[in-house]
Amino acid sequence: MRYSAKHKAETRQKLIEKAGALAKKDGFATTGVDGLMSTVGLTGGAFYSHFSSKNELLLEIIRQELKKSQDLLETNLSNHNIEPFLNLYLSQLHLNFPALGCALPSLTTEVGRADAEVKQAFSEGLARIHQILNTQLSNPQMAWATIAMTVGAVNLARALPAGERQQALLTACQNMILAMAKN
Amino acid sequence: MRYSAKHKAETRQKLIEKAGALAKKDGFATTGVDGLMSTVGLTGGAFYSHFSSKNELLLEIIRQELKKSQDLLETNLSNHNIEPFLNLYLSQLHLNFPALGCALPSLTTEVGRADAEVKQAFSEGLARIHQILNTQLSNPQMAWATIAMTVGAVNLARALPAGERQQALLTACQNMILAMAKN
DNA sequence: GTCTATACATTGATAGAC
DNA sequence: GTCTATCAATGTATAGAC
Repeated sequence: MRYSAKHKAETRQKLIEKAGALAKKDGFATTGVDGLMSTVGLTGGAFYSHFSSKNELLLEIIRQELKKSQDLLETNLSNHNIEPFLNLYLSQLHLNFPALGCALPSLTTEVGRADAEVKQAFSEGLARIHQILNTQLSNPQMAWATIAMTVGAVNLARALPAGERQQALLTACQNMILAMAKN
Repeated sequence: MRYSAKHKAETRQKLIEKAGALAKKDGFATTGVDGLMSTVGLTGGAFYSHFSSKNELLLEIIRQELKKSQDLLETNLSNHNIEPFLNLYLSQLHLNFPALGCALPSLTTEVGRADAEVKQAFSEGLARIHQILNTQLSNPQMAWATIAMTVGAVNLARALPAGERQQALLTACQNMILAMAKN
């Protein structure tokens, strides 16, 4: 072969990362194959030597993005104190740069419309996130509630114009999670 | 004119409702003009005698869908008891029929990518929902937290395969909201 | 492995007949 | 107000040259 297996693996990896960022920013459905390939300096046809279909790409995006979320969660979570994590997750920075942020607020809705294989990968990634959070909180139900509230809050806040209402929503969710954690 | 103003208004209304249902089910971006028009027995070109663009349609969908959510919320909420509402909102029925359900889990992510006008309409609709919930709960922060958690829970649950994990998430959110409401 | 070329469907939107 | 026809652009995917 004219290109090494290593080169192929690197290209594939680069594609998954670029596609993940584009999908988190603009949505997976509206991220076109040609546009994606051109961001790594390749042409559209080459896509299919790395993935059998767009759906396989989505599967890999979900796997790797949720892995990244797990790592970030572990990094910012310690000593049964979730406040540092909340400050980051519910920040303006996270709202304003979805391409760099957690996949859950950006891609969950589209996963809900995807096939069973994608949902299964999503389920496994989410389970691990729940597991990590659970080690730091009082009980499993608290962990699920925290995930749902933070993901919902970021999603809703992004759909609001920057301003008082947006901030009130974020602050309220932060306060209520911290209040829950104290019981 | 060959068609009455009443006829035109009815057609427009029918389009907004159909498009809302399709967008909640499949996403707004992937809902095509031709496909939409054919569901009401018209052809694609006629769309633009009712809306100046797809964006104007999205604006109307958000306005009317959030109004519907407000009405449903008022109907199922009474006497400072949110349990009946939670039973409905976090039900398998709501998960499985997004076209008939609340617009928030389905359309919020896309509103986050829409223009300022759409976000403004979303903000006003969400404010009213918060207001309604706030009259039945102990404080405004509780109302925001409840909205974020329920919307997040439905969104996440739809992205999971039906099963234990999905049910654990729903049950946990329901329990935690009820526990919050008691304080 | 990546290229170009292509097939074919579908997108949002416009023009002009009726 | 709705039709048909059409536009340019873009969508996913495949075939064959290099």
